[in-house]
Amino acid sequence: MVQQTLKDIFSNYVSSANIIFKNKDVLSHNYVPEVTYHREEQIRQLANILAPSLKGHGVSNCFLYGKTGTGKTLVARNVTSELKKTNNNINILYINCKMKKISDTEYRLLAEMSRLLGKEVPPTGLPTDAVYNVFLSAVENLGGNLILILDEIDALVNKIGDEILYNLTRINQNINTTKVSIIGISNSVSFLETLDPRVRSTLSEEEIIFPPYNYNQLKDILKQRADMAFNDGVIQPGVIEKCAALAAQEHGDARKALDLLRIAAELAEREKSPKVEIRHVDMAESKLDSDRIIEIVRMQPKQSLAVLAAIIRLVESKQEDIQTGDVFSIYEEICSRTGLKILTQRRVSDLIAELDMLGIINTRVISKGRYGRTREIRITLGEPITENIKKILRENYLL
DNA sequence: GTCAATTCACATGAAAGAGACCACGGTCTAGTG
DNA sequence: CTAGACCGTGGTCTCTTTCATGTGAATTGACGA
Repeated sequence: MVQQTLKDIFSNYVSSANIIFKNKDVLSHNYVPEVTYHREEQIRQLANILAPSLKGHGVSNCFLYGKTGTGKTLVARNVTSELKKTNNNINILYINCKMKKISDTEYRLLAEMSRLLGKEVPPTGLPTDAVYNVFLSAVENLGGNLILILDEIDALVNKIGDEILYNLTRINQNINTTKVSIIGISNSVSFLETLDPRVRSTLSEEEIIFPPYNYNQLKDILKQRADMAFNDGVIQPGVIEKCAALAAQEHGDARKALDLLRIAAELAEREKSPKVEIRHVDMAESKLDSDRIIEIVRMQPKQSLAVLAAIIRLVESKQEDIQTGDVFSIYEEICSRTGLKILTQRRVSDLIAELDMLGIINTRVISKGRYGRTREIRITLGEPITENIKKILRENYLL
């Protein structure tokens, strides 16, 4: 019986899968298209900066910034891979600093870079300077040029400070066989200002700005990908326009536009609808939001969930302006009921701030004059998402 | 009525501890020839 | 003799606590008009 239903599901999937999608991978974040629309200027600038490496000369460090989904990573990867095709002596090292387990500590970053250069480093146990030496010798053996792309470099600096960048920018002084240059990529324009002046001046010898895409540009990009991704005539008129419009509202994020299109199509496919319609885009939009939040909540450690449960209980009891102190006392209650260890208020305060950062709750630090200074906590998520969060909390016996 | 001082309830920072994980090198032990 | 088990040491990492300092406006109280 079970076997039969499984068979049905799979065979249904196989027979229906091709109605809509021709090549789904095209819509993924990692896909690098041959032609990059509306970034010709940036490509030209970056290519000019990196060109001297083709003749074995050193290259200026360079800093790319612009909001998420404005094509920074795409341009960087595109130009550098083209560079490598032309001259094999150029080595490209791409590191996404946002990825956990890499950017958490200096050690891990160095270990990851060494690993990419072919030197395995144990995940822990070695002194950091030992790993640094491993990395240095790996770079030294490389020869030629090494272009280090540090994507989401602001995440790195937030976590472990800018000392590592200082060391990296000075690497050329310790090594003469290999010429190292760095391409830093950041979402935040103000990031440079937070850096140590010495690092700032070396890192941003050249700067390239990526403005947000506007509606028409997003439409072009989506059209290009949609042609490759979908079978002919599957996309109803207006769908691409809607995706582009929604993403344009949100600081012209091409990544979001692609996500919307992909999820809308997946929803249509699941419904066995032969076409992707505008209502699928609407569904995709709310799904995108809700999935992100739910996924984040699911990944939270038990203590954070307990704090969240306390907040939700206060919201349910219709209490106005919830404060850190209120949350803490409910939290204590929840902990003693479930046998969870009670953390200090200091720590709980940090957990609340983290939940805020993740976008699960909204907080604002306000001063109530004589009555102290505290965080005002609110939940702005919609009813359906909150219900899902409550389900997760109940699974953990916290509600 | 005006204005500086006070006060509250935390926020925020810094430092340090606990306990987990891991690598490495030395020592012990059991199995093999 | 040797491979593998075991142990101690020294390192990192994450979460947490402890201690210290900062914050901003309502309230208070002294002062002068």
